[in-house]
Amino acid sequence: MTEVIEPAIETVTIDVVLSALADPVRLTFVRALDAAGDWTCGSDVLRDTGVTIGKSTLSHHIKVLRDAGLIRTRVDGIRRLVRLRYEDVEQRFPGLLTMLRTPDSARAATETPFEA
Amino acid sequence: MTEVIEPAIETVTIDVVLSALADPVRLTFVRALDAAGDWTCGSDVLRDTGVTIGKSTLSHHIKVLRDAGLIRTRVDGIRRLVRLRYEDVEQRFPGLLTMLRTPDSARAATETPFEA
DNA sequence: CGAACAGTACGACGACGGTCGAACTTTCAG
DNA sequence: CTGAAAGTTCGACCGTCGTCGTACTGTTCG
Repeated sequence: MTEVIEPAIETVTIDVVLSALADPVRLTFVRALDAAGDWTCGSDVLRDTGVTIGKSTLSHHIKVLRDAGLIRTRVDGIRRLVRLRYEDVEQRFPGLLTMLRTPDSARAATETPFEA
Repeated sequence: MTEVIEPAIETVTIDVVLSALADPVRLTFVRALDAAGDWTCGSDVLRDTGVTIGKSTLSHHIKVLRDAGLIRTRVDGIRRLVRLRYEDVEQRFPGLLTMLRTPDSARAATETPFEA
């Protein structure tokens, strides 16, 4: 087996997606996966974000995101690679991924014009 | 005073919006407000949804939604009217409101002819 | 085979957040 | 001015969920 079960995109509800994305760690993770753009080792992606959590916790978050239809998991030998379900998510919830790419654009309005 | 302070739409982050919409009661409330389409008494809107919670809890939820930039509150004599910030939300997060209008379209896929 | 590694499954713990009730504020009606 | 009605604020309770550690599964390589 080289694939892990995931829900069909039509069966995914916005309720579940919102709950999945409400957690700051998962949101950071999704953004990192979005920036990565391709199959990546989940542990590596998380490490690059600076977030430090146990591997069991990471496994939990990945499962939540997968059950929410946001990511896909592929088995590659001894490790698992993850990837955003770009096309599926965009088809089911157009504009969602674009929203997530505007994380703190609010600072541009609240803070001073010149950055350090 | 006939208006209640609310954040400028540019200062609203998707993080806060996601947290606000992650709660089932608030999500139901937003959908009801969306269907209402105009200034409405919050208590009435909630009552019509069938959700029964205390008025202090409702007040709390309204505050969360208002701080998230999703709704606007107007004082009308002895009571407060609420309304979705359609234009602002659509401008800042295009497609978000449309997503919320697809609540359980998943049933169309799950309730297949060959159900257990 | 068996050791090492990557990830999952399972409880258990702790904090955040939704809920409520009571007291307080504000507004309108007599 | 007094009373009632609608909301807010505050404090407390408690269930949910994120977190961790340990044990377990499965895979690769000596």
